[in-house]
Amino acid sequence: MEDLTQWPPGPFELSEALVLAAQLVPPGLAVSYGGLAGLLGAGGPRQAGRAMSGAPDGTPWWRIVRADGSLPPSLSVRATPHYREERTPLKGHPGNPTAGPDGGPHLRVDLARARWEPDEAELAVLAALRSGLG
DNA sequence: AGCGTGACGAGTA
DNA sequence: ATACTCGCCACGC
Repeated sequence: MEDLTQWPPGPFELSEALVLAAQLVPPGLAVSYGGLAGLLGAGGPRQAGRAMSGAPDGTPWWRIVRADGSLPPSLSVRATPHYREERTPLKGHPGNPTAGPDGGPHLRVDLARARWEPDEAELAVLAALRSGLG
């Protein structure tokens, strides 16, 4: 990580802050839509979802998932290769290895193991984003 | 102003 | 596990 303590912030739109927060999530980890908003102390899950839908290329949208670790079917399929590459802990029924064709539309991230817990530096950035809102 | 829609979440059956 | 409800809230019509 680089200079996380001082991002140039001007006032942020909430949607923009949510995208920046999403970009803090490290590979292999994930956080729920509601969790992301919670870390910013603003907005809610629906706003986080809306922000991800319009997020610029390069944003790791697959690291932001539903509270149960899933994503909408279409997105889940596109997310699968990323999870494989990042070794993201997935939840699978012991008997049913994976789920479906290419990893499956209904696979889920195992948030119990993969949940992102911001470290000190990351928390500082989140605080900066929070204070730079509006 | 209304009203439908959505990359949500929790609860209930 | 599926299929509903509600509550939520920003957007666009």
